[in-house]
Amino acid sequence: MMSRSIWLVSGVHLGTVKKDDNVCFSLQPMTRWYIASNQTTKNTAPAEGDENATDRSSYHHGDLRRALIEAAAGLVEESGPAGFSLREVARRAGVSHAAPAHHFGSTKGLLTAVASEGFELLTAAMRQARHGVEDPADQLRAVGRAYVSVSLGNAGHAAVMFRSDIVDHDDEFFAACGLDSYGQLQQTIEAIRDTYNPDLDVELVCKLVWSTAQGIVTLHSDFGPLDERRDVRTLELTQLLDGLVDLLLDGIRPR
Amino acid sequence: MMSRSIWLVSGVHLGTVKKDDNVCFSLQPMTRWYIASNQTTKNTAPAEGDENATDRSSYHHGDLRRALIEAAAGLVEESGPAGFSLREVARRAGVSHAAPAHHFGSTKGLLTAVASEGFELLTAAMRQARHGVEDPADQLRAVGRAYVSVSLGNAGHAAVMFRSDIVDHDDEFFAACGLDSYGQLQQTIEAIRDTYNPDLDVELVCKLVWSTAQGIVTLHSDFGPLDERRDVRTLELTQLLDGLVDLLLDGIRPR
DNA sequence: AGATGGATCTTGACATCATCTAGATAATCT
DNA sequence: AGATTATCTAGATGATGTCAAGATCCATCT
Repeated sequence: MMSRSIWLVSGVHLGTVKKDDNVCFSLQPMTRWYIASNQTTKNTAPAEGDENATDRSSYHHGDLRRALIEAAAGLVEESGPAGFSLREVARRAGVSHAAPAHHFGSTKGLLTAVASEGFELLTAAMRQARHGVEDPADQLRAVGRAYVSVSLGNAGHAAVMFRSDIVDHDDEFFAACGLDSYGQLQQTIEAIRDTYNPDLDVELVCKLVWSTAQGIVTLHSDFGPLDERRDVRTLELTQLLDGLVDLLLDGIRPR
Repeated sequence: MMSRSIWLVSGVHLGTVKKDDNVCFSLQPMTRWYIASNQTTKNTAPAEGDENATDRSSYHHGDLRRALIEAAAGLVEESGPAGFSLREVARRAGVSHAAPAHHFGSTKGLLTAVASEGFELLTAAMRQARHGVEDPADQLRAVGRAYVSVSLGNAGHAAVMFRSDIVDHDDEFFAACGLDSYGQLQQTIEAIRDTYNPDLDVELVCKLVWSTAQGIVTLHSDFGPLDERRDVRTLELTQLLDGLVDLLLDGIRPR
């Protein structure tokens, strides 16, 4: 039996598995090599005719894992992580109430898969945003916008990605996806260091920017009502991001 | 029947209520005026003898609301918001399974009370931290440390304060507490503006700092394992905070 | 082609949970 | 003292996560 090389969207090689390998990241076969794979067979959905067929007539769904992740993300987007339920996900996918648990083990397993996919989307968007931009400052701006764009465009994923009580942090695939995203930011900050300030503490800035971005996205929905109460203009997310970059580069004190 | 003046810990006057007034913030009588109240009776716990007596023998608990909030905060601290359950809170307080719902209406109600108390603690800590510090930059540093200190010392509260799906954002008391905390930060940033840069966009900086602080605290537990994986030194929270202040003041580009 | 093993999904059951209603008990007001 | 209100309990209901056992389909081997 041939072995398969496992790659993340971002190009990181996770390892190889042979048949009957019981590796830790065997939980997400669908999403893992769906972009970068120089090997063997891809994991394609078999049925092409019945596309959006949740009303499948066959016993087997075809790509239930994918459908469950999408249903889960949609449900979280609508009802928040608190309103999430495995049974509702199953209902939306048109399968029995225990089907999700078979694929993901538990609630945590499914949400971990959603979160992992969120990081994959984020990594891809960040890479694409950086591509072809020379000025590191502009790169950072672009990365920030990509971050916001992914978070707003995939609210279900975003709502889950940083909730350590809901997600399994020991999951290898999840951790790899997270590190991948972090790497994109890190490369950007390193470019800034090389261009602007060789003494820059990359690690520190990375964590600050990451925290801020996460905070901005998380709190954005809270700021709205808050601003209304105070009768204050509401800042757009992009304004916040650009403001952050400007402040980080030049500081509060005028030159 | 006399009327009562309602004050927040922070000194903000919320309004007055008469008997039988069905005001929106009638849900949290215990916490509301427990510091600043220039009127009438305070809401004191009647029983002094049986202090930590969850094994009360009397039918009435005495200060069940308080006990429930504490039990809830403790439970969240142990199991995270996902592991929270009204019945477990009731169990810890030694009362029947439906008692919490009577006081707080629902899960959301109890968690909203916890979150509100978290903001009260935060406001008090921030105010105390600012007190007597002249240099606005030092003030900001002090406020940041207070923020971190409160978040780490009250992990249960902190884990709930920004989760908009778990907490009732329309609750007037909660909103007032949040605005109060925000006000403390705002005053600090205004001082920085007055001292360092009259053109500073206070609103922007406030939101950025708030987001960053929240992000730092939220992600702190995630950064640890992440750093281990990358074999990188772990930054202390205070280092992050101080680094943030320095960067905000002077920026990345050297002068 | 036919059998076999494994993966996929269903069914049923169980304990737990939030919430609702009705009732019991204590405190307060008049 | 009597009535009213606030506090808490008890029971019931529907929904949920998880487990175990079974049904169905698919891939592989002979």
